[in-house]
Amino acid sequence: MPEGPELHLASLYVNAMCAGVVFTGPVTKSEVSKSPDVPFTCEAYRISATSRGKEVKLTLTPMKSDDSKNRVKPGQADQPMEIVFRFGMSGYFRFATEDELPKHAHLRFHSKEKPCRVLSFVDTRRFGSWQPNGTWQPDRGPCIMFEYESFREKIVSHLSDRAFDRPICEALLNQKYFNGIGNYLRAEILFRLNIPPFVPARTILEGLKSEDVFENKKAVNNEIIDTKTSDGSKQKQVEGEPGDLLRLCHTVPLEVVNLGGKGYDPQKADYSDFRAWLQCYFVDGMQSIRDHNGRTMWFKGDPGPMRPKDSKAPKAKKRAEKEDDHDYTEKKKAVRSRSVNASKKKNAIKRETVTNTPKKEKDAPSNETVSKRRREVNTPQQERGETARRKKNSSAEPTTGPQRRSERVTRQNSTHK
DNA sequence: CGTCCACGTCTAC
DNA sequence: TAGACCTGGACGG
Repeated sequence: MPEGPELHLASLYVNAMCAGVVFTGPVTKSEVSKSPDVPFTCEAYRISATSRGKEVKLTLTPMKSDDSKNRVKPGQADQPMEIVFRFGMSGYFRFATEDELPKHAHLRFHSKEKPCRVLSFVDTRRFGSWQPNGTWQPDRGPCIMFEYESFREKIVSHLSDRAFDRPICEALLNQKYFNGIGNYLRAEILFRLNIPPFVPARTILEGLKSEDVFENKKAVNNEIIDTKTSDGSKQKQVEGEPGDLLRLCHTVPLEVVNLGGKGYDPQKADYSDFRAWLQCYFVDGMQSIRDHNGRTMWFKGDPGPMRPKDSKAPKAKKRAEKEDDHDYTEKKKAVRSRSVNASKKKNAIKRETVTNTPKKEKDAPSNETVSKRRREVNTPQQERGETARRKKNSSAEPTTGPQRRSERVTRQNSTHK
């Protein structure tokens, strides 16, 4: 669940599920967790949450007992405690009955209800963490979604920072400035503006102002960033929402939040809306290469001048559902068929269909944008795919040629459970 | 069965 | 700038 929108949706989930719920006793931790114990015990307390960028803070608030004046029993909390969570790659909150406690529920808050329900922090890979009596991590910048003005201001006033010497796609993952942006968001944001991912960040950012000129403006003319794509193709991002890069770092994540619980609620087990929302990340036909930190950058068109030498496209076979699918009730999942193996029928292309958006007259994205664009995959062949893949250890590794992977969905609907 | 990949930090050479 | 830290799903053999 891990980018800004998911963290925020997690906080909304906690507030919605725990409204009016009374929790009691100690906060318990799984045996395997290496995160700190949470020294909080209380006869009756409530839980609320807030988010900031890629962190969520839970507040445990003791309730005053009627027989107030009665001293709080020793060892019982009488003051609120705040716990700050980071989700790593797989964290999320879940509120369920005791007997449905999810696997990998590492921190648990027990309700006082008869059939006890438990709010738990679930984290399969355990890259997430929490800090009792914690505060927002000091080195993280303002939230891209809810501290927009200060987020802009901080970047505009620190453009000389060497962090901006990096390619824009890598700078976007720097949480000191872009608290909340993650791997899928950077791809979606740069794609909307047609900004080559490996262009120096400062080049893209210099000239931007602290105030958002686009605020309140409907479709300001583009003259936005002169996204001159080196390949000559102009394409000024028609259709796109107006705004500069910093504004999209704010609006694009909010779109995900507005998709509703789908982006998060593990119970939904239905990420089809989210998948349909993606225009670039993991989308068939887009290119992808590893950045200097080994993270997969999805994009279309020109990679830009700072593209890692020798970096190759990562593997990736076919993928289907994006994330977990916690079952629960029947849940029929919507079948969002995306391009079914179109390639298959096309002769040619065998092994890895090369889908590197070759010139192939980039059809004007013009209308038809979103919805439609996702299925059209005209097997651009050309450049046979070389199977060369390297492991992470980069190192020399020729095989240049754009190669790509294709991927098409396989499973879906799938019934059962 | 084994390899590769995943929404992210951390810290050690 | 590499690993380290983890589990598990999708694929390939």
